[in-house]
Amino acid sequence: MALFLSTYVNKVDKKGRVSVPASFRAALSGQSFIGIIAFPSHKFPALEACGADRMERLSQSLDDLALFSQEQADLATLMLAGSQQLPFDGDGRIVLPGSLAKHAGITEHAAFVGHGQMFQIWNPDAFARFEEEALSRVKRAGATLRLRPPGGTTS
Amino acid sequence: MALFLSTYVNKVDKKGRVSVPASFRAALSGQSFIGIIAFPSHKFPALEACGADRMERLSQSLDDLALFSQEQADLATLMLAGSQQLPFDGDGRIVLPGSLAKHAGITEHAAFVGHGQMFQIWNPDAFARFEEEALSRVKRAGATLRLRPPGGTTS
DNA sequence: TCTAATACCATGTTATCCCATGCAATCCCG
DNA sequence: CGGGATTGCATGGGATAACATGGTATTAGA
Repeated sequence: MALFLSTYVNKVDKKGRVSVPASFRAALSGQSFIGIIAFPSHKFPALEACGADRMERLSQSLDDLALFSQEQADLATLMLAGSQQLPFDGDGRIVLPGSLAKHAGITEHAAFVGHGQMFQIWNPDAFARFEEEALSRVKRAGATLRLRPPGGTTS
Repeated sequence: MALFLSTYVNKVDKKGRVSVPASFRAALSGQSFIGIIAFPSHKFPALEACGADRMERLSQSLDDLALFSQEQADLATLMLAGSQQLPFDGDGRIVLPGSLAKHAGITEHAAFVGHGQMFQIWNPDAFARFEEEALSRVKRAGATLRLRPPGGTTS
């Protein structure tokens, strides 16, 4: 089980600490850096986050992206520059830096939103609104997903 | 037998636990994650469920969609963020989280409905009604199914 | 020495594990 | 072919451990 699934809402204490959901920590086990890497999403008022290994792959693919579009390469660069390493404390908590919390509008509670290979951190209310919008968009567009053949390796 | 077939109605105890039908558990044997993954259907008042391997393929398929596209974000949010990993206890039971039970209107009993590669979890009464409607629709339309040639991979 | 960040410890609640029970279908033996 | 024994499966409850969360101590840096 190496996927980030489901959504968890945890409390942010007055020191800025939040527990990372246990199942997310399990998905991150066995990595060199004990913690997560987070950066502001450029599309949503939220944070994108993942483990160190995923971030390494992302930086490696910078060169490939440059071949296709300058825009995407710029975005990827911004991710790396804006990202922060957030180590776990002994109890699996991280401290949300003020700049990141501000970008996501996080104050009392933080919603950890699984996205498979990565996850997001939202203000719970903002995420609830986005979720509703996504649902109505998918219903209206009738979006479907073509399942890739089994056995293939991840991109 | 690697297919989910037939329909089983099991009781939900006051802790929210339900036995997953033995034949469904058999179809899930040999997976890395011992349990099921369930998320709300956006077409029915029911839950969609499958094993971890299927969900991994789903996540990889989402990766194939253009990164940062609206469609990818919406589908990922609904399927991955809305899903929950429900591990089996020693007796092959899962606990239905309140949010999922509410979406499907499940209280006392849960109907496990085989759908081949996946299965659904319904409120038994709601499913009985849906089944009747489906039957009359099929009869009226004279729906037929074209078998795919043997030997191909699963959709 | 003062402030701030980190590590450590304590607590309540929730979920997970483990054992016990009853039913029913199956198998085996007569 | 019939009856009894056995096993598998669904269900219930109580004990245990994990987790989220709050607070205190300790260390580093200014």
